[in-house]
Parts: sequence; structure tokens; C-alpha cells
Amino acid sequence: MNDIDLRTKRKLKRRKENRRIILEVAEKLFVKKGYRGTAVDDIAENAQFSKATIYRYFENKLDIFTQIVMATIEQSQKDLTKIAKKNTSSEERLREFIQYILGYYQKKKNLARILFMERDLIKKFVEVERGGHFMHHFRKKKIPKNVDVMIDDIFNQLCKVIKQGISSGEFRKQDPKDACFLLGAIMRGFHFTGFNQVKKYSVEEATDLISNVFLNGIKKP
Amino acid sequence: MNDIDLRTKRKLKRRKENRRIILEVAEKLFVKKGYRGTAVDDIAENAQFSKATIYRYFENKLDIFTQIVMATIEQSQKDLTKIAKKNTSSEERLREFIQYILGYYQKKKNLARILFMERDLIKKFVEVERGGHFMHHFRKKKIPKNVDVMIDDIFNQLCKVIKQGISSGEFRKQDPKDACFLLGAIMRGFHFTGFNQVKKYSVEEATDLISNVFLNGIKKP
Amino acid sequence: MNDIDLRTKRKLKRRKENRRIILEVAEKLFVKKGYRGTAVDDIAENAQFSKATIYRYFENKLDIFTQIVMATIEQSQKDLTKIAKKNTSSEERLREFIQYILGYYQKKKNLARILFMERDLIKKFVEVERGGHFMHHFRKKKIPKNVDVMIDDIFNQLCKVIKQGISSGEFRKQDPKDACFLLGAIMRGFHFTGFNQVKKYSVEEATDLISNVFLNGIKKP
Amino acid sequence: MNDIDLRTKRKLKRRKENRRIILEVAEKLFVKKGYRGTAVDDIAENAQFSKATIYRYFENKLDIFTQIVMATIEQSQKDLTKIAKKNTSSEERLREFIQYILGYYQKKKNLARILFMERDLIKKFVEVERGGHFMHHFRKKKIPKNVDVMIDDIFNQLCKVIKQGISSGEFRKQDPKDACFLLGAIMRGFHFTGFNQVKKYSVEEATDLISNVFLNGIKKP
DNA sequence: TATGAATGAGCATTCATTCAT
DNA sequence: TATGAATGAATGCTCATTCAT
Repeated sequence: MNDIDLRTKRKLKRRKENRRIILEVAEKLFVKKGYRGTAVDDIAENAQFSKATIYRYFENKLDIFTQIVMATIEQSQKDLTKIAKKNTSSEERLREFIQYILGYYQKKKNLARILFMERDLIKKFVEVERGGHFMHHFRKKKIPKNVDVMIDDIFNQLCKVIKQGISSGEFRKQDPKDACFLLGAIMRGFHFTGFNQVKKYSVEEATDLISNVFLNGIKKP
Repeated sequence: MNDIDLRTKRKLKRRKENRRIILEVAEKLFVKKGYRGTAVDDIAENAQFSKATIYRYFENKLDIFTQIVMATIEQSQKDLTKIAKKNTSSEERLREFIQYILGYYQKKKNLARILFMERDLIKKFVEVERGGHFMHHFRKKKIPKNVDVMIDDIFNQLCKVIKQGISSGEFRKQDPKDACFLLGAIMRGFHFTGFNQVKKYSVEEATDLISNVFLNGIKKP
Repeated sequence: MNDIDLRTKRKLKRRKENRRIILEVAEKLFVKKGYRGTAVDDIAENAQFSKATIYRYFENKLDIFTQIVMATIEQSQKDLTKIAKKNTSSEERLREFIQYILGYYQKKKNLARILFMERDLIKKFVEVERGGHFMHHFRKKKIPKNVDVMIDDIFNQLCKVIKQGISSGEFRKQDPKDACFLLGAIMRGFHFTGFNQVKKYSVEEATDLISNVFLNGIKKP
Repeated sequence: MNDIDLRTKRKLKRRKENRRIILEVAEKLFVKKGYRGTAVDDIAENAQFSKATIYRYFENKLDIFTQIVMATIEQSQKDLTKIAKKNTSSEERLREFIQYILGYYQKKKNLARILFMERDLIKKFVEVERGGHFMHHFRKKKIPKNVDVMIDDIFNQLCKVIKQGISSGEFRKQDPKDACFLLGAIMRGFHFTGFNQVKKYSVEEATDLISNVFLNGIKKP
């Protein structure tokens, strides 16, 4: 009956919306207080649900975290792919890459932090994801791609841009993977600043600084 | 009597040795499982002491962590100061800096991780350290310098080298602080690699890669 | 809907009932083994709940104790006020006071003991109570009056009765506060009997004894 | 040999002196922080001995406490016996009794507190003492009398005075034991004042107040 | 004899997760 | 479906007591 159909649809919509709310709230908390510092109680309270409800939407505390991270990476993968496909010069696209990543992860700083920090977490995270045992009745949903596949893909996009720059003569001859890894490191390092960072860089300033040095070095030619 | 003296000496030595063992074990665990992930019970078990004994040697879990971090930073500060004072070219010293840091922190990777991760911790850490209330009878020992002071100092050593390079004409004109911060970021980024790092760089390879790009950029001159 | 209403009511009732059980059990234990001698584990076990559940009902071990003491004092304050307001002679009311206090605190002997013993506790107790920071979601409940205010009030009720007796000519001239304090001391002393008390006094016997000596002492010949 | 004899004597003297120091320090601490609040570490530190040494002089924490209490009671028993034997009137001796007890226990308030409070303690205390298992090698020493025997004795001294007063016609006819128990209660009550005691009584004031009310109450008009 | 070192047993408190309604 | 209630398993820390020198 159409009636049932509509009701189901409504339900599904509400479910999705609730999921979204929980994830949003959780992300804020994870970013602010870290993974271990965030209690499921906190998430529940902030999302205005009971704790048990949270567990109806997500398998695990880790599951919640996983979803957040995957969404984040997925998004950036999409956006970066777009940039890589542009017709501008390699230098230009590189600069855009940098700007995008700095900008996108600025508000998610601690999320990245967590990802790169809590090793146990990541291990479990990857296991769970790989093992794929974490589908459960209604919660079933295809995991589009593995996180590391996505990250590899991002890496490769970047690599391709550099490779193109090399063959086009924009960049000098070198191992593009090395350069690419180094660029990744620079950006990571920009996020993981200590507690005594003297100067705060805006996204623009940071983009300029990084592109400049990465492209030209600090040495007099 | 000489006899007593010797016995006291032996005892002191054993105390020191035990401390060392605990710290060593704790460092390993902190590095492996993070600060919060490491229970004092774990440390005790691995060090083959009872938990209470751990508390005879250290005031706190945080105290243990503090000691580890401080020792690490202090050591690198000393070593880097030596390098900075050498009579070689700025480029050469820069390269040595990079090599030293990469090498020294290779085994302490996650220690740095923790330091950059657990914000609350660091706050307490600095407070405790400043307040200096955590000495206890035999545990007394002067804290030579504040952590942030030490870190600032390291930063400044690096800065000075770059400044000298600029005035000597080795490096082109630029804000040395920016360059310095960027170099710091690169090295941090090298440590905070994700779980999917494709290629493992030896210290030498990494040093070459970083110096090369940092000094010359990737662009064709 | 009435249905929901009823269910909620039922739940609330059970909550209240559980609280009551815990408090009852805790009181018994505190009375038997003192505050420090009673572990939250003990309370949990005797109340047939898990320790964690205890913490769902009360903020703290101290909180549990606080609730017990406050309820006790509050109750006696109320009852004594009633007695004080009666129209009988001062002598009669004094006798009732004595009888009430002896009777009411007979089973709570050690509770009073604790209160008069564990000075640190009381300090915290008063602080917490004053600061009033120890409410938590459902646990919220207004603390009607401060403990010391309540105790002062009891003292004053007693004082008033004696004062009235003096002005009515029942008692001889004297400082009512002194007399009042002395009476308080007598009753306290009756509770804090050592382990070798020769004779056990029933409430009636004790009331007679105390009234007799105390009244004939302060009464006009 | 005389030589050995002297040495032994010297040793014994030192032992006694050390014991005294420990007991003195412990008493202060017990009085100030209660039994449970006082750590053996505290006692050791304050007595300037190592903790292990404390255990060479005393079996137990409880043993230390026991010794203190026994010495205290023994002393008061001796002094009170002297008073009881005086040739003054019953009233006069009663007053002296009161004054002595108030004065002697003023500085030991909390000691009495502990004795009357920590029930477990007293139970163990009595058991240990009765069982008499707590002699140990050199620690052996005759316990002159059981605590309760001593306390009974004190009670009886008091009783006798009152009895004499009754037969001499100073006091009116009554059960001397009742009167005696009541007087005991008054004095106990004077020590166990709450945390909100309005007025502080000097020993003299308190003696006057108590004697006045108590004596006028039992005295023939 | 005196003591520094070591420890087992215990304690208050937290939190992710399950369950009954 | 949503949730309040319940809990097992940890965790950091303390302290009386024992032991080896």
C-alpha cells in the first residue's frame, strides 16, 4: 500500500536525519575532547537522545568515529579529484590542493589528530572496516571504499599532478612519490602544531608559505 | 665508614636503575598505546614491579610521562645546541639538524604524537611543571627548565642557523621564522605518518629528501 | 495519555524505593562500621545492586552519607518543633524533648557518633552542602536548610522552652543557654557510651533519670 | 660482666625513650587526625624513624593506639583514686573529680572521641588485649590491668563517693549507680561537642556549670 | 638494630555496553 | 521505537605490613 510506503519513507528520513544529528554532535565532541575524552553519554546528551538510542543508530563508539572519519575523507577525496582534473598548470593545481587541504582540515584538526594519534583506534578501525562485521540489521549500508584505498587515491591524485608537472617541464626531474610524500608531511605537520606555536597562519598565508618553499626551496638559486 | 658509603652507593644505584627501567618500560607503553591507553598496572607488570612500587618511584602517572618527555626534550635540546654552534655552512648544519631530529625521534615517534595530541594532558603537564608541587622526599630533583622554554630554544637554534644563512647569502631573503616553522612542520609530518605509508624512508633517505626539497624546492630553476 | 503517566509514575516510584533501600542499607552500615569503614562495595552488595548502580542514585559516598544525616536531622527538627509548640508546662515539654531525642537516636546512635567524630568529613560535608554543587540531572533536589542551621534551630527550641520555664517561675534564674548546652551534653553522653556500660537503660528509664536529675537541678526548690 | 650489663641498660633506656617518643608523636596525630586518618608513615616521619622501626617497637597500628589509650586511662585512674581518698566532703571530691576529668581529657578530646567512636577498633582493641596475643619477643610487658577493669574501677571510685554522700546525708537517697552513670554521660557529652558549639567553656566554667546543676539536683534541699 | 624497598589488598569512581519495558 | 536502568570491567591511587640487608 502506498500508505505504508509513505510511512516507511518518513521513518527512513527521520532515521537519516537523526543519524546526521548524532554524527554532527559527535564530530564536534571528538574534535574538542578527543576520542577517549568523549563519553557516549556526552554525545547522547548533546544530541538530545538517550544513550541507548545512540546505540540503536550505531554499533559502537568506534563505529560513530569511523563513520565521521570516512565521511570526511570521502568528501575530501571527491573535492581533490575535481581539482586534479582541472586544466590549469601543475603549479596552480598544487597550490589549490594545498589550500583545499589546509582549509578543509582546519576545522577538523583534532579529527586528523586523532586519526594519526590513537594507534590502537586505527588498528581496530581498520580491522572492523576490513572485517566488515559491523553491519547489523537496519544499519547495513555499503561502505563505498576502504579508508586506505581512499587515502591512496588522494595520494595518487597528488602524485599525478606532480608527474604531469615533471613531464611538462614545470618541475625538475625527481621521484614524484617522494615529493608527494613530502608535501603530505608538510601539511600534516602544519596541523599538528604544538602548544607553543608562536605565529598563527591563516589558510592563505600558510598556502603561500608552503607553495613557495615547496616549489622554490629556501636556497638562493 | 667507607663500608656504609659503599652500601648507600649501591642502593642509590639500584634505585636509579629501577627508575630507569620503569621509565623505559613506560615510554614503550606510552608510545605503543598512548597515555590514556596505558594503565599504571601495565607499566608495573611490564617493569616487573608491583603497582605500589611504581608509586614509590613516581608521584603520578602524569609524573612518569612528564619525566619521559622532559628527558627527551632536554637531550635533543643539548644535542641540537651543539650542532648549531658548529663552524660549518648553514646548509650543512641544517642538514645535520634534520638528520638528528629524524634519527632521535624515530624511536620516540609516538611520544611526540602524544605530546601533540593529548591537549588536556599537556595543559596539566605544564601546570604541574610550573607549579612544581610534585616533588616528594627522595624524589626531589630540580626541574632544569620549562618544557616550552626548551622547545622555544630549539626553535630559536634552528632560526639562528637560517638567519645566518640568509645574511651570509647562502639562502635567499625571507622571514626566517616562517622557514623555520615550515621545516618544523615537515619533520613533524614525517613522524605523524598514517597507517598506510607506502614507502619507509631510512633516516638518511629522509634527510636527503627533506634537505633537498626544503633547500631547492621542486620547481625547475 | 494516562498510560504513559502511569508508567512514569511506576518508574518514579521504583526509583524512590531503590533510593530508600540504598539509604537504609547504607545507614545500617555507616552506623555499624563508620564512614571510612564502609566501602561503597559493601553498600552495593547489601543493597543487592552493582556498585555502578549506586553511583546512578548518588553522586558520591559522601552524598549518601549527607542524605542520611540530613534526613535524620530534618526529621528530628520537625518533631521537636512540634513538641516545643505544645501548651504543656515547660517541665513537661522538656521531658518530652528528652524522651524523643533518646528514642529517636537510639537506633541511630552511631550515626550521631560519626557526625561528632569524623571532623574532616563534616567539613567537606558542610562545604559541599553549602556549595551545593552536588546535584545532577534527576538527582536534583533542593536542600531545604543547612545542617548547622537545623542544629542551631533545635538548640534554640530547647532554649526557648527553658527560657519560658524561667520566666514562668517553673525554673530558677540561670543562663538558659548554659542549661541547654548541659542538657545537650547529657543526651550526647548517653549515646556515646563505652563498650563496658554496666546497665542498659530503656528509653523510659533514661528519660526518668535524666529529667529527674536535670529538672530537680534547675528547678526552684 | 658489668660492662655488658651497662650496655644492656643503656640499650634498654634508649628503647624506652624511643617508645616514648613514638607514642607521644602518635598521640598527637591520632588526636589531630583520628585513627584512620593517621598513617603509620605520618607517625614514622614525625618521630623521625623509619616506618619499619616503628614496627620494631609496636606490633601494630592498633597496638600503638592501644598503648596510648591504656596509659591515658591508667594515669587518670591513679589520679582519681587519690582524689577519692581525700578527707573532704563528698561534694568537694565530686567537684574535684569533674574538674580533673574535664581538664585531663581536654587535650585528649579526640582520643576519647576515637575510643567511643570507632567501634570496630574498640572491638579489635578489646579482643587483642583480652586474648593477650600481642606480646612478642622483646615487646613483652605485663599489661597491668585490662582497660575495662580500669574503667570499672574509675566508675566505682565515683560511685563510692556518691554512696558516701548519700549515707552521710549530703545527697538525697537514690541509686548511686544511676547518678554516677549520668555524671559520666555529662562529662562525655561535654567532650563530644558538635561543630557548631556556640560557647566555649573553660575547664573552670564547665566544672562550675556541671557541679552546680548536677549537685543541686541530687542534693537534699 | 635500623631501615629502604617492596607489595597485596583495597577503595572510590568512571564508562561503554546491554536489557527490559 | 526509544529509553531509563543496570552493570562488569577498569583505573588511578593508598596504606598497613613484611622482608632483606
